[in-house]
Amino acid sequence: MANRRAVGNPLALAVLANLLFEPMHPYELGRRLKETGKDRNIRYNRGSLYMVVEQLRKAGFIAEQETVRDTARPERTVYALTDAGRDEMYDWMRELVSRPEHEYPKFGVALSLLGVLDPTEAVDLLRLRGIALESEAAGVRAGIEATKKMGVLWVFLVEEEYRLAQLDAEIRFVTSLIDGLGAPEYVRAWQEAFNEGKKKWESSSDQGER
Amino acid sequence: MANRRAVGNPLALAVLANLLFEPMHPYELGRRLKETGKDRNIRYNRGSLYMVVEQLRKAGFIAEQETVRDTARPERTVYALTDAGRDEMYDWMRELVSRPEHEYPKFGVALSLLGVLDPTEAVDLLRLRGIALESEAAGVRAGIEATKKMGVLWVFLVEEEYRLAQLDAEIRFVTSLIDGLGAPEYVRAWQEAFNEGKKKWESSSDQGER
DNA sequence: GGGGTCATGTAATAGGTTACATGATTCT
DNA sequence: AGAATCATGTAACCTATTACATGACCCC
Repeated sequence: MANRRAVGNPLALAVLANLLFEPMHPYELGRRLKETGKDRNIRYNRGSLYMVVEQLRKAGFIAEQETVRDTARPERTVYALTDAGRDEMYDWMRELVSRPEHEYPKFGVALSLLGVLDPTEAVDLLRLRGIALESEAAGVRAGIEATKKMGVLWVFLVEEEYRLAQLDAEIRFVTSLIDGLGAPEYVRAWQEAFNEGKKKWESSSDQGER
Repeated sequence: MANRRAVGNPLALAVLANLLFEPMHPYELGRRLKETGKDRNIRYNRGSLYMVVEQLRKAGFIAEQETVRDTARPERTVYALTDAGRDEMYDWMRELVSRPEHEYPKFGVALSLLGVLDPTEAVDLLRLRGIALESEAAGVRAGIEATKKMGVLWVFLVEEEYRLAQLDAEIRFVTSLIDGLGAPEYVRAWQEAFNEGKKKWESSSDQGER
Protein backbone atom coordinates (compact mmCIF):
# COMPACT_ATOMS: atom_id res chain seq x y z
CA MET A 1 0.00 0.00 0.00
CA ALA A 2 3.07 2.19 0.29
CA ASN A 3 3.41 2.99 -3.38
CA ARG A 4 0.36 2.14 -5.37
CA ARG A 5 1.63 4.43 -8.11
CA ALA A 6 2.98 2.36 -11.00
CA VAL A 7 5.96 4.68 -11.51
CA GLY A 8 7.12 6.57 -8.47
CA ASN A 9 10.24 8.43 -9.54
CA PRO A 10 9.63 12.20 -9.71
CA LEU A 11 11.52 12.25 -12.96
CA ALA A 12 8.56 10.40 -14.44
CA LEU A 13 6.25 13.21 -13.46
CA ALA A 14 8.46 15.69 -15.23
CA VAL A 15 8.38 13.49 -18.32
CA LEU A 16 4.60 13.36 -18.31
CA ALA A 17 4.35 17.10 -17.81
CA ASN A 18 6.73 17.79 -20.66
CA LEU A 19 4.80 15.54 -22.99
CA LEU A 20 1.58 17.39 -22.22
CA PHE A 21 1.77 19.54 -25.30
CA GLU A 22 4.05 17.77 -27.68
CA PRO A 23 5.54 14.31 -28.24
CA MET A 24 9.29 14.00 -27.85
CA HIS A 25 12.19 11.58 -27.76
CA PRO A 26 13.97 10.93 -24.45
CA TYR A 27 17.09 12.87 -25.16
CA GLU A 28 15.10 15.97 -25.95
CA LEU A 29 13.23 15.56 -22.68
CA GLY A 30 16.50 15.46 -20.84
CA ARG A 31 17.78 18.49 -22.64
CA ARG A 32 14.76 20.51 -21.66
CA LEU A 33 14.92 19.46 -18.06
CA LYS A 34 18.42 20.77 -17.82
CA GLU A 35 17.73 23.86 -19.86
CA THR A 36 14.82 24.95 -17.72
CA GLY A 37 16.74 24.16 -14.56
CA LYS A 38 14.25 21.56 -13.41
CA ASP A 39 17.19 19.36 -12.57
CA ARG A 40 17.66 21.50 -9.50
CA ASN A 41 14.47 20.12 -8.04
CA ILE A 42 14.34 16.74 -9.71
CA ARG A 43 17.23 14.35 -9.54
CA TYR A 44 18.24 13.79 -13.13
CA ASN A 45 20.62 11.55 -15.00
CA ARG A 46 20.28 9.95 -18.38
CA GLY A 47 20.25 6.39 -17.19
CA SER A 48 17.29 7.04 -14.94
CA LEU A 49 15.55 8.92 -17.70
CA TYR A 50 15.56 5.98 -20.09
CA MET A 51 14.49 3.81 -17.22
CA VAL A 52 11.42 5.82 -16.30
CA VAL A 53 10.48 6.25 -19.94
CA GLU A 54 10.43 2.51 -20.27
CA GLN A 55 8.44 2.13 -17.07
CA LEU A 56 5.92 4.70 -18.22
CA ARG A 57 5.54 2.90 -21.50
CA LYS A 58 4.92 -0.42 -19.81
CA ALA A 59 2.36 1.25 -17.56
CA GLY A 60 0.57 2.65 -20.58
CA PHE A 61 1.10 6.28 -19.65
CA ILE A 62 3.06 7.08 -22.77
CA ALA A 63 3.18 5.38 -26.14
CA GLU A 64 5.79 5.01 -28.81
CA GLN A 65 4.63 7.32 -31.57
CA GLU A 66 7.23 6.93 -34.27
CA THR A 67 10.85 6.13 -34.75
CA VAL A 68 12.78 8.77 -36.56
CA ARG A 69 15.85 7.76 -38.44
CA ASP A 70 17.39 10.86 -40.05
CA THR A 71 20.64 9.25 -40.90
CA ALA A 72 22.62 11.75 -38.93
CA ARG A 73 21.87 10.88 -35.31
CA PRO A 74 21.15 7.47 -33.82
CA GLU A 75 17.62 6.28 -34.24
CA ARG A 76 15.34 8.13 -31.86
CA THR A 77 11.99 6.96 -30.56
CA VAL A 78 9.38 9.65 -30.07
CA TYR A 79 6.88 9.17 -27.28
CA ALA A 80 3.47 10.72 -26.82
CA LEU A 81 1.32 11.08 -23.74
CA THR A 82 -1.71 8.79 -23.56
CA ASP A 83 -5.01 9.72 -21.94
CA ALA A 84 -4.18 7.52 -18.99
CA GLY A 85 -0.86 9.34 -18.78
CA ARG A 86 -2.51 12.72 -18.64
CA ASP A 87 -4.85 11.54 -15.91
CA GLU A 88 -2.00 10.07 -13.93
CA MET A 89 0.02 13.22 -14.16
CA TYR A 90 -2.82 15.45 -12.94
CA ASP A 91 -3.64 13.07 -10.17
CA TRP A 92 -0.03 12.95 -9.09
CA MET A 93 0.39 16.71 -9.19
CA ARG A 94 -2.73 17.17 -7.11
CA GLU A 95 -1.43 14.78 -4.53
CA LEU A 96 1.99 16.37 -4.37
CA VAL A 97 0.59 19.83 -3.95
CA SER A 98 -2.13 19.06 -1.47
CA ARG A 99 -0.48 16.42 0.72
CA PRO A 100 2.76 17.04 2.56
CA GLU A 101 4.91 13.95 2.58
CA HIS A 102 7.31 12.88 5.26
CA GLU A 103 10.90 13.47 4.20
CA TYR A 104 14.29 12.58 5.57
CA PRO A 105 16.66 15.52 5.22
CA LYS A 106 20.30 14.82 5.96
CA PHE A 107 20.54 17.54 8.53
CA GLY A 108 17.76 15.87 10.48
CA VAL A 109 19.93 12.77 10.65
CA ALA A 110 22.84 14.78 11.96
CA LEU A 111 20.69 16.48 14.56
CA SER A 112 19.19 13.28 15.81
CA LEU A 113 22.69 11.97 16.53
CA LEU A 114 24.17 15.26 17.63
CA GLY A 115 24.68 13.92 21.13
CA VAL A 116 27.81 12.07 20.08
CA LEU A 117 29.69 15.29 19.40
CA ASP A 118 31.34 17.39 22.03
CA PRO A 119 29.19 20.52 22.23
CA THR A 120 32.07 22.92 21.78
CA GLU A 121 33.00 21.18 18.56
CA ALA A 122 29.39 21.08 17.47
CA VAL A 123 29.21 24.82 17.81
CA ASP A 124 32.22 25.29 15.54
CA LEU A 125 30.74 22.99 12.94
CA LEU A 126 27.41 24.73 13.06
CA ARG A 127 29.12 28.07 12.48
CA LEU A 128 30.60 26.65 9.31
CA ARG A 129 27.20 25.46 8.22
CA GLY A 130 25.74 28.85 8.92
CA ILE A 131 28.24 30.48 6.62
CA ALA A 132 27.63 27.97 3.85
CA LEU A 133 23.89 28.44 4.16
CA GLU A 134 24.20 32.20 3.90
CA SER A 135 26.18 31.95 0.75
CA GLU A 136 23.79 29.47 -0.78
CA ALA A 137 20.88 31.70 0.05
CA ALA A 138 22.66 34.64 -1.54
CA GLY A 139 23.15 32.57 -4.67
CA VAL A 140 19.49 31.63 -4.88
CA ARG A 141 18.46 35.22 -4.32
CA ALA A 142 20.75 36.40 -7.08
CA GLY A 143 19.42 33.74 -9.42
CA ILE A 144 15.87 34.80 -8.77
CA GLU A 145 16.66 38.45 -9.43
CA ALA A 146 18.50 37.65 -12.63
CA THR A 147 15.67 35.53 -13.96
CA LYS A 148 13.08 38.10 -13.05
CA LYS A 149 15.01 40.71 -15.02
CA MET A 150 14.68 38.50 -18.06
CA GLY A 151 10.95 38.94 -17.77
CA VAL A 152 10.07 35.44 -16.65
CA LEU A 153 6.71 35.10 -14.91
CA TRP A 154 7.20 34.65 -11.18
CA VAL A 155 5.32 31.36 -11.11
CA PHE A 156 8.26 29.81 -12.83
CA LEU A 157 10.42 30.85 -9.93
CA VAL A 158 8.19 29.73 -7.20
CA GLU A 159 10.33 26.70 -6.49
CA GLU A 160 13.33 28.90 -5.93
CA GLU A 161 11.38 31.07 -3.57
CA TYR A 162 10.48 27.94 -1.67
CA ARG A 163 14.07 26.90 -1.46
CA LEU A 164 14.96 30.30 -0.18
CA ALA A 165 12.27 30.19 2.47
CA GLN A 166 13.66 26.89 3.67
CA LEU A 167 17.20 28.16 3.69
CA ASP A 168 16.25 31.20 5.70
CA ALA A 169 14.41 29.09 8.22
CA GLU A 170 17.39 26.81 8.59
CA ILE A 171 19.73 29.74 9.07
CA ARG A 172 17.60 31.02 11.91
CA PHE A 173 17.44 27.57 13.42
CA VAL A 174 21.18 27.04 13.26
CA THR A 175 21.84 30.40 14.83
CA SER A 176 19.62 29.68 17.75
CA LEU A 177 21.02 26.20 18.14
CA ILE A 178 24.50 27.63 18.40
CA ASP A 179 23.35 29.73 21.30
CA GLY A 180 21.68 26.78 22.98
CA LEU A 181 24.72 24.54 22.74
CA GLY A 182 27.00 27.20 24.11
CA ALA A 183 25.15 27.36 27.41
CA PRO A 184 27.54 26.13 30.11
CA GLU A 185 24.95 24.03 31.90
CA TYR A 186 24.46 22.03 28.76
CA VAL A 187 28.15 21.56 28.19
CA ARG A 188 28.52 20.22 31.69
CA ALA A 189 25.54 17.91 31.38
CA TRP A 190 26.91 16.52 28.16
CA GLN A 191 30.33 15.82 29.58
CA GLU A 192 28.83 13.95 32.48
CA ALA A 193 26.57 11.88 30.26
CA PHE A 194 29.47 11.10 27.97
CA ASN A 195 31.75 9.94 30.74
CA GLU A 196 28.94 7.90 32.17
CA GLY A 197 28.48 6.08 28.90
CA LYS A 198 32.18 5.54 28.46
CA LYS A 199 32.60 4.09 31.89
CA LYS A 200 29.76 1.68 31.38
CA TRP A 201 31.25 0.54 28.14
CA GLU A 202 34.70 0.05 29.58
CA SER A 203 33.55 -2.01 32.52
CA SER A 204 31.27 -4.16 30.40
CA SER A 205 33.92 -4.78 27.77
CA ASP A 206 36.23 -6.05 30.46
CA GLN A 207 34.29 -9.23 30.75
CA GLY A 208 33.75 -9.80 27.05
CA GLU A 209 36.54 -11.32 24.98
CA ARG A 210 38.26 -9.12 22.35
CA MET B 1 33.96 11.25 -6.80
CA ALA B 2 30.32 11.64 -5.87
CA ASN B 3 30.30 9.19 -3.02
CA ARG B 4 33.73 8.38 -1.78
CA ARG B 5 32.19 7.12 1.43
CA ALA B 6 32.23 3.33 1.48
CA VAL B 7 28.74 3.12 2.98
CA GLY B 8 26.44 6.01 2.25
CA ASN B 9 23.11 5.08 3.77
CA PRO B 10 22.28 7.25 6.82
CA LEU B 11 21.11 4.14 8.57
CA ALA B 12 24.75 3.09 8.67
CA LEU B 13 25.65 6.22 10.57
CA ALA B 14 23.01 5.43 13.15
CA VAL B 15 24.45 1.94 13.49
CA LEU B 16 27.95 3.26 14.06
CA ALA B 17 26.70 5.77 16.60
CA ASN B 18 24.77 3.14 18.50
CA LEU B 19 27.76 0.86 18.65
CA LEU B 20 29.89 3.64 20.14
CA PHE B 21 29.45 2.43 23.68
CA GLU B 22 28.44 -1.15 23.43
CA PRO B 23 28.45 -4.02 20.94
CA MET B 24 25.09 -5.26 19.78
CA HIS B 25 23.33 -7.57 17.38
CA PRO B 26 21.37 -6.12 14.46
CA TYR B 27 17.92 -6.71 15.78
CA GLU B 28 18.74 -4.88 18.98
CA LEU B 29 20.02 -1.96 16.91
CA GLY B 30 16.75 -1.83 15.08
CA ARG B 31 14.77 -2.00 18.27
CA ARG B 32 16.61 0.96 19.72
CA LEU B 33 16.23 3.02 16.59
CA LYS B 34 12.51 2.63 16.79
CA GLU B 35 12.35 3.04 20.53
CA THR B 36 14.22 6.31 20.53
CA GLY B 37 12.20 7.56 17.57
CA LYS B 38 15.25 7.90 15.35
CA ASP B 39 13.24 6.25 12.64
CA ARG B 40 11.46 9.55 12.21
CA ASN B 41 14.64 11.06 10.83
CA ILE B 42 16.30 8.01 9.37
CA ARG B 43 14.52 5.77 6.94
CA TYR B 44 14.42 2.41 8.61
CA ASN B 45 13.43 -1.08 7.68
CA ARG B 46 14.91 -4.37 8.69
CA GLY B 47 16.04 -5.42 5.27
CA SER B 48 18.12 -2.29 4.88
CA LEU B 49 19.49 -2.71 8.36
CA TYR B 50 20.97 -6.12 7.65
CA MET B 51 22.25 -4.75 4.39
CA VAL B 52 24.16 -1.86 5.90
CA VAL B 53 25.49 -4.00 8.71
CA GLU B 54 26.97 -6.31 6.10
CA GLN B 55 28.37 -3.36 4.15
CA LEU B 56 29.91 -1.91 7.28
CA ARG B 57 31.51 -5.23 8.09
CA LYS B 58 33.00 -5.54 4.62
CA ALA B 59 34.33 -2.00 4.93
CA GLY B 60 35.98 -2.85 8.23
CA PHE B 61 33.98 -0.35 10.27
CA ILE B 62 32.45 -2.98 12.47
CA ALA B 63 33.56 -6.50 13.32
CA GLU B 64 31.76 -9.64 14.29
CA GLN B 65 32.45 -10.04 17.97
CA GLU B 66 30.68 -13.23 18.92
CA THR B 67 27.77 -15.36 17.96
CA VAL B 68 25.32 -15.97 20.72
CA ARG B 69 23.22 -19.07 20.61
CA ASP B 70 20.93 -19.15 23.65
CA THR B 71 18.73 -21.86 22.32
CA ALA B 72 15.66 -19.69 22.65
CA ARG B 73 16.08 -17.15 19.83
CA PRO B 74 17.72 -17.68 16.47
CA GLU B 75 21.46 -17.36 16.49
CA ARG B 76 22.43 -13.71 16.78
CA THR B 77 25.69 -12.17 15.72
CA VAL B 78 26.98 -9.37 17.91
CA TYR B 79 28.97 -6.62 16.22
CA ALA B 80 31.44 -4.18 17.72
CA LEU B 81 32.73 -0.87 16.41
CA THR B 82 36.31 -0.89 15.15
CA ASP B 83 38.68 2.05 15.42
CA ALA B 84 38.23 2.76 11.74
CA GLY B 85 34.50 2.69 12.35
CA ARG B 86 34.72 5.25 15.11
CA ASP B 87 36.82 7.53 12.91
CA GLU B 88 34.42 7.17 10.04
CA MET B 89 31.45 7.99 12.17
CA TYR B 90 33.00 11.16 13.58
CA ASP B 91 34.14 12.26 10.17
CA TRP B 92 30.70 11.66 8.74
CA MET B 93 28.95 13.49 11.54
CA ARG B 94 31.25 16.45 11.13
CA GLU B 95 30.50 16.60 7.46
CA LEU B 96 26.77 16.33 7.93
CA VAL B 97 26.69 19.08 10.51
CA SER B 98 29.02 21.50 8.82
CA ARG B 99 28.08 21.09 5.16
CA PRO B 100 24.57 21.62 3.85
CA GLU B 101 23.76 19.14 1.13
CA HIS B 102 21.49 19.69 -1.82
CA GLU B 103 18.19 17.87 -1.35
CA TYR B 104 15.17 17.15 -3.51
CA PRO B 105 12.00 17.63 -1.49
CA LYS B 106 8.81 16.44 -3.12
CA PHE B 107 7.11 19.77 -2.75
CA GLY B 108 9.90 21.36 -4.76
CA VAL B 109 9.04 18.99 -7.58
CA ALA B 110 5.41 19.98 -7.41
CA LEU B 111 6.28 23.66 -7.41
CA SER B 112 8.58 23.40 -10.36
CA LEU B 113 5.75 21.91 -12.41
CA LEU B 114 3.00 24.00 -10.90
CA GLY B 115 2.38 25.71 -14.22
CA VAL B 116 0.39 22.75 -15.49
CA LEU B 117 -2.37 23.31 -12.96
CA ASP B 118 -5.13 25.82 -13.37
CA PRO B 119 -4.36 28.49 -10.76
CA THR B 120 -7.78 28.40 -9.19
CA GLU B 121 -7.42 24.68 -8.62
CA ALA B 122 -3.88 25.15 -7.37
CA VAL B 123 -5.16 27.52 -4.73
CA ASP B 124 -7.65 24.96 -3.48
CA LEU B 125 -5.00 22.30 -3.27
CA LEU B 126 -2.63 24.59 -1.45
CA ARG B 127 -5.32 25.35 1.09
CA LEU B 128 -5.57 21.65 1.81
CA ARG B 129 -1.83 21.43 2.21
CA GLY B 130 -1.89 24.35 4.57
CA ILE B 131 -4.36 22.62 6.81
CA ALA B 132 -2.37 19.39 6.80
CA LEU B 133 0.81 21.26 7.62
CA GLU B 134 -0.81 23.02 10.54
CA SER B 135 -1.98 19.79 12.02
CA GLU B 136 1.40 18.17 11.57
CA ALA B 137 3.07 21.10 13.23
CA ALA B 138 0.66 20.85 16.11
CA GLY B 139 1.53 17.20 16.47
CA VAL B 140 5.24 17.86 16.57
CA ARG B 141 4.76 20.64 19.10
CA ALA B 142 2.73 18.37 21.31
CA GLY B 143 5.36 15.65 21.04
CA ILE B 144 8.07 18.04 22.09
CA GLU B 145 6.12 19.24 25.07
CA ALA B 146 5.31 15.72 26.19
CA THR B 147 8.91 14.60 25.95
CA LYS B 148 10.15 17.66 27.77
CA LYS B 149 7.78 16.90 30.61
CA MET B 150 9.44 13.52 30.95
CA GLY B 151 12.63 15.36 31.79
CA VAL B 152 14.51 14.59 28.60
CA LEU B 153 17.39 16.94 27.82
CA TRP B 154 16.43 19.34 25.04
CA VAL B 155 19.34 18.29 22.86
CA PHE B 156 17.57 15.04 22.27
CA LEU B 157 14.70 16.99 20.82
CA VAL B 158 16.66 19.27 18.64
CA GLU B 159 15.71 17.34 15.51
CA GLU B 160 12.06 17.87 16.28
CA GLU B 161 12.61 21.56 16.75
CA TYR B 162 14.25 21.59 13.35
CA ARG B 163 11.33 19.85 11.79
CA LEU B 164 9.04 22.34 13.38
CA ALA B 165 11.04 25.27 12.08
CA GLN B 166 10.80 23.84 8.59
CA LEU B 167 7.09 23.23 8.89
CA ASP B 168 6.47 26.76 10.07
CA ALA B 169 8.46 28.18 7.20
CA GLU B 170 6.54 26.09 4.73
CA ILE B 171 3.25 27.18 6.20
CA ARG B 172 4.19 30.80 5.74
CA PHE B 173 5.35 30.10 2.21
CA VAL B 174 2.16 28.32 1.24
CA THR B 175 0.04 31.07 2.66
CA SER B 176 1.79 33.71 0.65
CA LEU B 177 1.75 31.55 -2.46
CA ILE B 178 -2.00 31.25 -2.17
CA ASP B 179 -2.25 35.00 -2.23
CA GLY B 180 0.02 35.27 -5.22
CA LEU B 181 -1.84 32.70 -7.29
CA GLY B 182 -5.16 34.34 -6.58
CA ALA B 183 -4.14 37.60 -8.23
CA PRO B 184 -6.38 38.06 -11.28
CA GLU B 185 -3.58 39.19 -13.56
CA TYR B 186 -1.82 35.93 -12.97
CA VAL B 187 -4.91 33.86 -13.59
CA ARG B 188 -5.41 35.61 -16.92
CA ALA B 189 -1.78 35.22 -17.94
CA TRP B 190 -1.92 31.53 -17.16
CA GLN B 191 -5.05 30.93 -19.17
CA GLU B 192 -3.55 32.63 -22.18
CA ALA B 193 -0.33 30.67 -21.94
CA PHE B 194 -2.25 27.45 -21.55
CA ASN B 195 -4.46 28.03 -24.56
CA GLU B 196 -1.43 29.03 -26.55
CA GLY B 197 0.29 25.76 -25.77
CA LYS B 198 -2.82 23.75 -26.48
CA LYS B 199 -3.35 25.35 -29.85
CA LYS B 200 0.22 24.73 -30.86
CA TRP B 201 -0.09 21.12 -29.91
CA GLU B 202 -3.33 20.58 -31.72
CA SER B 203 -2.14 22.09 -34.96
CA SER B 204 1.13 20.20 -34.89
CA SER B 205 -0.56 16.89 -34.11
CA ASP B 206 -2.75 17.33 -37.17
CA GLN B 207 0.08 16.58 -39.49
CA GLY B 208 1.67 13.77 -37.47
CA GLU B 209 0.14 10.31 -37.68
CA ARG B 210 -1.53 9.88 -34.30
C1' DG C 1 42.26 14.28 -41.17
C1' DG C 2 42.82 13.09 -36.25
C1' DG C 3 41.32 14.58 -31.49
C1' DG C 4 37.72 16.38 -28.86
C1' DT C 5 32.94 16.61 -27.75
C1' DC C 6 27.86 16.28 -29.02
C1' DA C 7 24.11 13.27 -29.34
C1' DT C 8 22.14 9.07 -28.13
C1' DG C 9 21.47 4.79 -26.11
C1' DT C 10 22.47 0.07 -23.66
C1' DA C 11 24.37 -2.87 -20.25
C1' DA C 12 26.51 -3.99 -15.86
C1' DT C 13 26.39 -3.20 -11.08
C1' DA C 14 25.14 -1.80 -6.78
C1' DG C 15 21.61 -0.34 -3.55
C1' DG C 16 17.25 -0.78 -1.13
C1' DT C 17 12.51 -2.68 -0.23
C1' DT C 18 9.15 -6.29 0.10
C1' DA C 19 8.01 -10.73 0.80
C1' DC C 20 8.87 -14.97 2.82
C1' DA C 21 10.45 -18.24 6.51
C1' DT C 22 10.78 -20.19 11.15
C1' DG C 23 10.89 -21.08 15.97
C1' DA C 24 9.45 -19.27 20.55
C1' DT C 25 6.11 -17.05 23.60
C1' DT C 26 2.06 -15.44 25.19
C1' DC C 27 -2.89 -14.97 25.28
C1' DT C 28 -7.60 -16.88 25.77
C1' DA D 1 -4.26 -26.24 22.25
C1' DG D 2 -4.69 -23.01 18.45
C1' DA D 3 -4.13 -18.09 17.20
C1' DA D 4 -1.66 -14.13 17.37
C1' DT D 5 2.57 -11.91 17.90
C1' DC D 6 7.48 -11.37 18.82
C1' DA D 7 12.16 -12.11 17.46
C1' DT D 8 15.21 -12.81 13.88
C1' DG D 9 17.02 -13.45 9.48
C1' DT D 10 17.38 -14.57 4.20
C1' DA D 11 16.18 -14.18 -0.48
C1' DA D 12 13.90 -12.32 -4.47
C1' DC D 13 12.83 -8.47 -6.77
C1' DC D 14 12.99 -3.52 -8.25
C1' DT D 15 15.21 0.84 -8.85
C1' DA D 16 18.70 3.75 -9.74
C1' DT D 17 23.45 4.99 -10.98
C1' DT D 18 27.81 4.34 -13.42
C1' DA D 19 30.24 2.76 -17.01
C1' DC D 20 30.60 1.68 -21.65
C1' DA D 21 29.63 2.11 -26.75
C1' DT D 22 29.17 4.40 -31.23
C1' DG D 23 28.64 7.45 -34.97
C1' DA D 24 28.46 12.16 -36.49
C1' DC D 25 30.23 17.11 -36.40
C1' DC D 26 33.51 20.56 -35.60
C1' DC D 27 37.94 22.74 -35.26
C1' DC D 28 42.48 23.95 -36.58
